[in-house]
Amino acid sequence: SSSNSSSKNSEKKVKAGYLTRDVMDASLFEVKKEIKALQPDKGAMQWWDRLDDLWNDEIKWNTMDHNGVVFAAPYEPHNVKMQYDGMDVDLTPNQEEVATMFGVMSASDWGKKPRFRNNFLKEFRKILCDRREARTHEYITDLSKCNFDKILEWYEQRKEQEKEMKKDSEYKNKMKEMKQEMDSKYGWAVVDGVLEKVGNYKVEPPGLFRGRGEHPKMGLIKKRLQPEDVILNIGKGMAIPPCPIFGHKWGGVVHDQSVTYIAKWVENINGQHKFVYLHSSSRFKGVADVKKYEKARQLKKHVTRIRQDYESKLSSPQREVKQLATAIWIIDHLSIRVGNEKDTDEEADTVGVCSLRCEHIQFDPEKECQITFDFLGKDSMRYCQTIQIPSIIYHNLKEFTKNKKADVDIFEKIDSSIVNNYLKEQMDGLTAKVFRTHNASVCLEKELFKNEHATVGAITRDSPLADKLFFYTQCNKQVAILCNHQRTVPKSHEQQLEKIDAQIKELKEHIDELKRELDIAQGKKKPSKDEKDKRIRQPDQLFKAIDAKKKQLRKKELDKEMKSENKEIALGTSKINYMDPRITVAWCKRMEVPIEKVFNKSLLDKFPWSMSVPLNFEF
DNA sequence: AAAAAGACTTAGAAAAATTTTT
DNA sequence: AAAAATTTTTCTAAGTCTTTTT
Repeated sequence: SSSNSSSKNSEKKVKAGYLTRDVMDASLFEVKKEIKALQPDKGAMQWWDRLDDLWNDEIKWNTMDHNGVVFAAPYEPHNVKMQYDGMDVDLTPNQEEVATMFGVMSASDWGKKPRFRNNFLKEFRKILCDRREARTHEYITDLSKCNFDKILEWYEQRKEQEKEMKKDSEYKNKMKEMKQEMDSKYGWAVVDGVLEKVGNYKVEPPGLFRGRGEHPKMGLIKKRLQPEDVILNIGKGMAIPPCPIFGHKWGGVVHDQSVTYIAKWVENINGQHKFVYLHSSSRFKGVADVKKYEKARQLKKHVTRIRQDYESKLSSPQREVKQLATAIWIIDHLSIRVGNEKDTDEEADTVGVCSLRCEHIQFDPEKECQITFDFLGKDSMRYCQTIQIPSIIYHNLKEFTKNKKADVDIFEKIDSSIVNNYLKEQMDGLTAKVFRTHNASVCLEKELFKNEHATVGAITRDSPLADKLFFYTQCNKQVAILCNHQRTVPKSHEQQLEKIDAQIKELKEHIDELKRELDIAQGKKKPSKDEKDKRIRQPDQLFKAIDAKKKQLRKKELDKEMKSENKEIALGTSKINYMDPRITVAWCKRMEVPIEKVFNKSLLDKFPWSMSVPLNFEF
């Protein structure tokens, strides 16, 4: 209705044709008078009932409306002083903001890491010495002479205050209302007439970069984003949302129907793009998910043939081919990620299959079929496993590492693009990551089909719910182990176990008491003196009570086993990203387990398309 | 053909919300 | 009603892989 999209005004023309990717100046657009909650068109069909139309989605959407994104609140100076060498430092607001970023972390593990401290000090000095600031503090050169205790104290105090205030229900409700209002304004987009949730409409606030593992850039300042940094992606002809900060304007507007994000910006630490996407319950995410799992199912059909092909290449005279086949064997059998190249000056030194170095594997000189992998993978999570491997793999790896130093690549002839080009030849759309999805789903299905576990025995429709859930968790656990999904042991883990032990003891004692009461009720035992006055219940009542307590005891014992075995295992990641939900839904139907017992609300929201699967579904 | 840019999935930690215990 | 425990959601870093540029 309003603006034009003539490319005369475009700052950057990226792709020709019907897809408009030109970044246009925001001032060319009509602006919404005010931000109101968006309304959907009526009567749209559920997307999973028209998957055929959505399968080829070169154009991801036809119309799209949303209200933009929200920025971090401006910094409010607190005027609490830090000390340098014992003396108060009179910081300008900008300097104080940076000092506070570190101050609130100074007592945490981050504040102790030398690399974090070094990087931060450089950043801090930049603003301390900045001539545009009202005051400069060039003399601050040693972070160990900086004392942020007062700032930390102020921060903790403020947190405590906030907690206290939240005890007041009036305050609490007001906060809740405000959040709901924001959610209703910014938390939704209308895509092709359907109201969809936005994933996160708040852009990342400024702060100190917290990279995982030994990240070279930890402690650098992630700068405050301004509307000028953000490009909106919105439907053609739509009035754009007003810029939320007075005196500023959006960085640009695109109508890119080939992508699914509603906004993006470039982050200053690594120059990477950040996107604002729709929620996992949205059609965009759902269609992609269905396709992902269908691709993995397709691999299941082709995997025997693909294995034959690469196995024949394991003994190729060409080193590149041999390396390719060996790498794919690892991807296929161990579910390790492909391993793109990384620049270790800019990022933590982590690896996947193609980037494995000699130092990451150890051969067992005794056994020609055993090898130990020990390396840091994604998120610097350690993968440390001793694995039985076929002799040919053992010998190939021996050959590839021969005469190489520890820090040299094992597979020097290949990289992830060579691996994926080969996989594409084997099956349409096949890439290395499909193996992880495939293996995880196959693993879950295989485990569930067993319907048996040492602790709970055979699982049938008639098993107690607690046993069924225990069994499902055990299956889930096998997948998590396969994918190496780990977590740090919760701080209070030992305490928690002790507590469960105490509860178990109490239940056992209670059961013993009930049993004695039963014996008395049945006349098998005489009540003791102090039991004389006690009212003895009827045997059938007692049978029921004992049964109920025994159920509770069983549940506690299963809880304990799960908690203890899974203390280092993250079960959620495989559930959210790897295991085809239809496998779970079908099993639940077969075992008559309500799906809500296995999928929480967000998983139910994410996987609505899987709910109508027949109970005999096979992956 | 290689490098860079871009878009999207995957990941564990932390925060927030909810439930259970005291 | 407070506190503690537990679960869920949010957050954003860190991967994979595709597309575009050089």
